[in-house]
Amino acid sequence: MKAIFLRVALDTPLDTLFDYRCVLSTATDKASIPYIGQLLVVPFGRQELVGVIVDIRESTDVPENKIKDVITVRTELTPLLPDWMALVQFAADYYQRPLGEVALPALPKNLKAIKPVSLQRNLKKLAKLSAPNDTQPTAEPDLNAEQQAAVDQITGAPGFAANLLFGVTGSGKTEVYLQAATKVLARDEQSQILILVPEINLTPQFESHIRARFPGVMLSTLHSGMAEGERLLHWLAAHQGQARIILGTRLAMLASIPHLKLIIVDEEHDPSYKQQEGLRYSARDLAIWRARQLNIPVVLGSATPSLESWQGAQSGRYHQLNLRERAVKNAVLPVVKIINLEREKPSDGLTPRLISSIKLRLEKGEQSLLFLNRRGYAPVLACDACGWISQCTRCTANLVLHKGDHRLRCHHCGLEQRIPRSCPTCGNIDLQPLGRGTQRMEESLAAIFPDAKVFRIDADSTRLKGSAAAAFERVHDGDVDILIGTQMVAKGHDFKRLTLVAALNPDAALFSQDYRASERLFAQLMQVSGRAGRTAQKEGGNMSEVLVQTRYPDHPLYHALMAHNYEDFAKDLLLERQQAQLPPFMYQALLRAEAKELQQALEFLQQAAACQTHIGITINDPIPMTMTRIANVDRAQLLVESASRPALQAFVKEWIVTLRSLKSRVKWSVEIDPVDI
DNA sequence: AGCACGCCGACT
DNA sequence: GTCGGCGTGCTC
Repeated sequence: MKAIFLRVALDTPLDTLFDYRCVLSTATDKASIPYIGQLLVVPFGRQELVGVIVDIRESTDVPENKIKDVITVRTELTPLLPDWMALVQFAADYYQRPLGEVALPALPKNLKAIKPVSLQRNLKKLAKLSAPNDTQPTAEPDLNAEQQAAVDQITGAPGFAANLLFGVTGSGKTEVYLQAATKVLARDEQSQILILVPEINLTPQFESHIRARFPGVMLSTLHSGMAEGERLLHWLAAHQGQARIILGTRLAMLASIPHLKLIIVDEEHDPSYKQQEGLRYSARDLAIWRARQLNIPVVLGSATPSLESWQGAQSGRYHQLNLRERAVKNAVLPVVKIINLEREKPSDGLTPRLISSIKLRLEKGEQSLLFLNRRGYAPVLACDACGWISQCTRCTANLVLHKGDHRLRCHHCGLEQRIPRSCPTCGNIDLQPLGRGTQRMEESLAAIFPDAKVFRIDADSTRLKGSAAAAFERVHDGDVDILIGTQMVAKGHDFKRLTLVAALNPDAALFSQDYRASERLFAQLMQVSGRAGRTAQKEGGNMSEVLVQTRYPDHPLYHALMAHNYEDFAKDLLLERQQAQLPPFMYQALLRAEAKELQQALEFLQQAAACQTHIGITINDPIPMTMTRIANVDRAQLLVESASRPALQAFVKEWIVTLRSLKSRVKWSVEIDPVDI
């Protein structure tokens, strides 16, 4: 009998690994020797947990009386490979979290159940994920010169390369992805490809393209909306190497993909690549790290790259691949026109010019898309007589009027109440909705265009599972004349008869405190504009049109939009960022604190600001968050900056140790590379 | 984070 | 007399 010690990562906030004794029987058969990367069940306090073996040793420093024995080692699952272990270790180090808090949440829940699920049964089901092999793959369209050059660059030179694929909607990025994938899959029979998309549910077309192009190739999809059983199946398909293509949202970045040979990040600028709770990682950044580690190419595709990526390309760290022509023959970019709200007074949020444009499309049987990034009926209910407005009692926010179900609703904490019949403070019966949300626009549009089919798509109208897909289907089928929606409608949908896109009220983002707001607005408007004119213009057909209603017609953002000129816009923004010493020229970390009282949070942050020495680090003043209170919790933050990423990393690492030792009862967390500050 | 222990207030 | 409030202490 010989005992060895397994060093184990567990999903706990304790920043340490735990050693367990594992007794090997004398007649040790190879199959029962534990390996690094295997899962196991161990006793932990009074509970049992599933962990990952990180190291195996002959001895341990942990005192004899504390060491416990392993319960079982999960030998039925192929161990996680060193490449994967290195990925989660990097993420843990970089985002300054315990390894177990990164590694274990990355695994499907069913794999971590104490009573093991039958892997055998799941493995049998795997074959179903393959598309039937009897169909012919759809033909590869001919590439234009730029697309071909992009495919050649991506698949040409072996080894790591970060490629920024820059091309407007309709320039044929997808075709570049697909043909690069074809080459990589053909190169060796094991190779796997990871394709990340912002939101899989909103882009079912992408998945069907892939299936049609690669019949017989197993495709695994991974996203947060999946049932646990399904998720396990797809995860296993990737882990075992059977799935050659893995299509998923940011969480797929942490999947085990042993023969990964190419990573594609579509719409790389999309904010959803940044996880906003728990481990706040950037799937885009991890994609680049993983590609470098594996020495494989990565493709970042966008019409409006993040400034981080654009800067990467400008500085030569990334290869820039341009797609300037629209790949669809004869397709042209829509004409963008600005409507000056100061000069053309809107009624019900619509200027006369916009109304007549919609009318024109109706007469021709074409579709219009109106973009308004504000759901509900009206953002607030107000009393003219005394100035009362509907405010959330638990948050620093207004209650949004939802007319359909007669509710006032807080979009931050979920608080709901009935719409008061009269003003709660003065009794006035005449309460007015202020401002306009998508529900109200839907109502107005129906009144202005009584014969048109008006349809709304937003988080409220698509709450039920699968209803978003059904809604988009309805638009595709042409059963809709006027579509009104939030940013949900901006993503990846081709609407064939759509020739008018209008942004009703995008100005709010222009002067936001958040310096990233204009970058996001531009991307959003470019993306929603891209919904128009995606198919070839018919002979003599009308140009597709994009109308932007604004009070600031001379704002450079709108000028750039009119000129379809991301590059100059990005150049200006980068210059501003450089002058203001902001990312990507500066690295940031954010300490957040929450408490019942704002004062406690601020005091903790004051203390935090004072407790650590620092060279080359700027520690700003603690400030309450813009939305100070959510669900009766006050929040404040402290921004830390450095021009050197390693210096910031080193500082934060020590800082966290010090902060832990403060034993404050204020709840706090540190975020690296925060995006909304 | 869980989870248990532990020591004080208001219920059947 | 017990149920349960959450302070604090521990997890190889």
